[in-house]
Amino acid sequence: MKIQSPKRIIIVEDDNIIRNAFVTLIQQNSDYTVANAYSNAEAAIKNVKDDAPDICLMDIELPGMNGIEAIPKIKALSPYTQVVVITVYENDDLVFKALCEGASGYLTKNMPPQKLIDSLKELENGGAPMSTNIARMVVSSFHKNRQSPLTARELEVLELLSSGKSYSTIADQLFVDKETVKSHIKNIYLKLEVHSKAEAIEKAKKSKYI
Amino acid sequence: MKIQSPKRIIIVEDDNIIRNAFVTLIQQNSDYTVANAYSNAEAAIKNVKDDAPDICLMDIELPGMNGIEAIPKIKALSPYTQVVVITVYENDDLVFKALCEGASGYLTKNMPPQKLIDSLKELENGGAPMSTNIARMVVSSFHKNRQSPLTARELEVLELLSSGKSYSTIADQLFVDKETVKSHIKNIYLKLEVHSKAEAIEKAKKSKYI
DNA sequence: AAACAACTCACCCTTTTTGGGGTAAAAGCG
DNA sequence: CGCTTTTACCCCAAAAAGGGTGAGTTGTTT
Repeated sequence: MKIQSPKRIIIVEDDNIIRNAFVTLIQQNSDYTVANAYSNAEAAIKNVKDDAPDICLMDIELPGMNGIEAIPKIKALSPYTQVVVITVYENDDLVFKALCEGASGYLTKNMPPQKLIDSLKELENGGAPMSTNIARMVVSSFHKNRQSPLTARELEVLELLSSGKSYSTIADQLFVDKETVKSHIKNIYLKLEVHSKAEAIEKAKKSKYI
Repeated sequence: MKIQSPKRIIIVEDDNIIRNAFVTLIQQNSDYTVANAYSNAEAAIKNVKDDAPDICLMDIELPGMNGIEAIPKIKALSPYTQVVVITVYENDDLVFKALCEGASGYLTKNMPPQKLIDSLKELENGGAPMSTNIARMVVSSFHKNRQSPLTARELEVLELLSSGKSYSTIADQLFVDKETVKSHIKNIYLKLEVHSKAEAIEKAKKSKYI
């Protein structure tokens, strides 16, 4: 029994062939309807209130405003719209930027057509469709580097330091003397070859020690 | 053409019925072989070097050591082993802890059997198998809260402050005077109703402003 | 035009924090 | 038994943090 009206989708993609292929593919499925399709982000943003899309398929490389910048603008005008990035890029930076800006999924264009339909279904079910490599990149971003030169205690101190806490606050939290924290931090600086809090945090984050 | 030997899998799951079901399911597929199956983490860790598993399916709730703690121990002894958590819990905290400890995937036990096999295949292809809701939780963790009371500039300052930088460093980076940075920070403290760097960072992170 | 928010800078003040130097006693572990 | 780790203390000077007050400059909105 189907009582819901089809989900409204907009497509932002500058390549005519690909855009039309997406439209055709989606229109074949009665659960979805293409509310509109655009070749640039500006036009999509201008009409997003009228289009009232449930889902927005967004390319990144576009003439004018790029797809990443477009995401927050779309979401500001239509908060319930779920934006899924569809691109050829599997670049770390772009992926994390897109997600930070509010993307609900990230697909690469080399996927089989059925994967797109599956992804729409996944969105509906509260999921976050991602291509294989993207999922791994996202999960890997949580992983810590376990070959750190720092001891467990030093990592603990550095973690607290990186959250903006002062030596005394850290000392209280670890139930040790402030001077002990100082000692740990001196050793951390020695091992990381840095001379300040900011440098230590930067290096530790870059190396994924914390 | 199949020239590779089957991938070796170990299972850590205290429920006999579920464990045996997993074993049976996996053994039906010639691409995979169950190297061993354990009802607790300690036994799995003791044998992991001999088992030399490509993949470890890990439950969380176990007698003795829990599955989360077991992940880094498994990975320390057998770094190339990919650990996938399989549990009934869809709790934020557990998911992120598991990923931070080195899990390559996170599945829930209510998945259809075929999904497990698909997930093994996904691992092989460099993916990170996740259940629908887990994927969404992971992606959502990147999203920023766009209803922040802070201005764009204030967010910029707070971001740099949270990376451990001093007022003067922030000033240099933003090409403004140190006094300007101080002003921004004063306003940030006012708006967030805090009185220190640590409090501001904590509150901003909790509310996902940064 | 007036009001407002945002960004900018300045100068005052005090207290806290930081980083660097050295030293060394316990505790834990192979 | 040595080794690392964790703990703690001393001194010192520079830097940073925070709080107060005021004020000029943009924009935008009313």
